[in-house]
Amino acid sequence: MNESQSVILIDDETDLLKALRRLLKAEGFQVACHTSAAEFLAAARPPSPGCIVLDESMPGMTGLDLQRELVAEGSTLAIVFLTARGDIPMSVRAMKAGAVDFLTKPVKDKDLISSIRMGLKKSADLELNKNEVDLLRGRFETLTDREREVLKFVTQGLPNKQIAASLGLVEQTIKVHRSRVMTKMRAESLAQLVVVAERLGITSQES
Amino acid sequence: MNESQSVILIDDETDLLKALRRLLKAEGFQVACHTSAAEFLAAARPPSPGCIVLDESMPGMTGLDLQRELVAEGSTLAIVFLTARGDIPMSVRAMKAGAVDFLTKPVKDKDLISSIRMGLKKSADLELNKNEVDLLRGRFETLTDREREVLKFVTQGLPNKQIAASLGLVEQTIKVHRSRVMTKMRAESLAQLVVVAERLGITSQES
DNA sequence: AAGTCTATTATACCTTGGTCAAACGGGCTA
DNA sequence: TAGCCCGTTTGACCAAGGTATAATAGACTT
Repeated sequence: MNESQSVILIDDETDLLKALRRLLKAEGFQVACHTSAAEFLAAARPPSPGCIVLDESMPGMTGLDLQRELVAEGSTLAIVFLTARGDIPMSVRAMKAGAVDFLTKPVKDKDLISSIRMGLKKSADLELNKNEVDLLRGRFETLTDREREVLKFVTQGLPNKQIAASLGLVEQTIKVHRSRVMTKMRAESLAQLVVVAERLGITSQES
Repeated sequence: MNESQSVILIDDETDLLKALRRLLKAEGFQVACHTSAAEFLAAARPPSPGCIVLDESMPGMTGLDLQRELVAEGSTLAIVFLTARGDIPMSVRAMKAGAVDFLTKPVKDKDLISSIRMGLKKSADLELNKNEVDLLRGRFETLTDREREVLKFVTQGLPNKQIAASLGLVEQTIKVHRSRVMTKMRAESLAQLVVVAERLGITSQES
């Protein structure tokens, strides 16, 4: 299970990187190091359940910039900030953007490790959830327009007869669409279909 | 709609309280002032969609203490910290505990007001959600043990026949319970019942 | 002891959901 | 153009859900 113990260190101070790497490896983590945000982005994406330990003040892209970038692309990596020249507004911004923690140098080994474990837990949870949703979305995309329409009505609890009336069709037609929806979404019951629809945020909007 | 614009100022510096009160009243907020956390707790609970502007460093109970207290009792009040002697760990703790913002004195009027508006929005959302869940929980509590059991199975998508078998009963019995559940929970369809069960976190645990 | 609440079962009937088989039409390919 | 796939539609038939009424029985209250 070492795959789920992946830590990415990003800091422009190479001495610190070395020291932290040794510490974290000794703790049993998989460790990757980068000396800038750009270098990290250029590298192949790390195994996704993982935690980034990030310095805020770096030449080029700052830690907050990188965080914004990762959030924007829906990354499931957790971020622990570790910085020397931080201030309150900076930490608040980081936390608002979803950072797991915002630590200041020098940091106690215990604190850093504790935060990293928290981050790994969070990342694993996010990853798990994302995978599930992706799977469901994939199935949803195999539905035809009609089927999506019927899915929407069905998960709102409308009976077939009413759905048919709304769409100007006969009840039997709805039944067939409904059946296909169940098959394609791999739902074994209406109850399951409803929770799936909830997770996909299917309400009424969009085309 | 001024009820939903309620701000509670808690700070031991009375001069600041006065100044902020004037500012916020001019902005159209309902303002209440307290000079300590204890005084606030002793007072009647303010209208619940509201935002607390809280100083961290006060004699007696600190801001973080009060925040912990409010979180523990499930308050829907939002909290904006406003403090002079703050540091990063303090701000991080506050944000982790769900503060809307952590501002430092002196603060720009614009920033404070912006945070307060954010807090009011958040509080209103929490309040709305809490009211809904409370309503549903109230209905759930009118169910008998058997009915809750049946509710659990039904919202998992099991057909009556199987539920009956699981409980060593006849299908008709389940139908009766099921019908009562629908009535008591005021659900008009299985779909609605399922989402209600989701919001109540009904899965399988507890007695 | 009478009354209330809950749980259980039964009968009967109606409504709704689910599956099977099949027809129709548009668009694409050989 | 003929054949084919896909999406859509429909009818016939069977299974499951929902309602109404009623009866029995235990637990608890007054």
